[in-house]
Amino acid sequence: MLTAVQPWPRTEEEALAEQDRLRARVVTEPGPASPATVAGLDVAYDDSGDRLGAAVVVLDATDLSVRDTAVIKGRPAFPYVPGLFAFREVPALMAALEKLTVRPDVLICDGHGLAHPRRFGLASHLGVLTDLPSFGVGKTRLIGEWEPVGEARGSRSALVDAGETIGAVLRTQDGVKPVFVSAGHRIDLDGACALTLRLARRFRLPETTRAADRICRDLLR
DNA sequence: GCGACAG
DNA sequence: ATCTTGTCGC
Repeated sequence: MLTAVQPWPRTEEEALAEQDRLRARVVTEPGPASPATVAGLDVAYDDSGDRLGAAVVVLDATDLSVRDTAVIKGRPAFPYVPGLFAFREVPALMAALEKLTVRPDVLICDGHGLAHPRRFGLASHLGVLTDLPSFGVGKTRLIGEWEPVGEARGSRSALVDAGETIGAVLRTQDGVKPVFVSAGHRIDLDGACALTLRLARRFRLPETTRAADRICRDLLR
């Protein structure tokens, strides 16, 4: 159903070259006006860090009911290196995506997209490999600076690096620590922020992320 | 040389 | 990511 993953980089040098190659395939466009389905993706690790569980959950964008779920167990495909994080989790996430029977209209990833040293974080990577609209919602920053964000839900501040807006620091709940939203592939920042707010009615993180987090965490126990 | 550093 | 309950600060 979705693109397969080829030979995987084994060194940082190879991973950097792969990012350079794939970055050229990122498409900049507004994104789906009103997606019918939204997917959340997440990975959890066991105590040793040798095993992981990946989950993808597809929700109905209107009522948030679960339309499909796919999980897989595996091993990290790369050490954790800031800026090369995608190489660790993408193979497992792609394998889970391939098990889906419902094609999601947009992928919402745990991590960053454009808000990355080379403008190609996990969300961009998964978007390009699947050619689905994708964006990232991170809990902490990787790069970039921003001005203080208003305390009210919906307030946002531009995340800037080297004079370029690479994402948004978005408040999803009054007085609660904001999240970091950035475009991945085939969706723009405004669309990503709007969708994030719609999916985070009650909690800091979008329901997609919360659902995926719960499922892959249970998978390891 | 010293911090910073998605998950 | 994960180890971890109560406790510190406003």
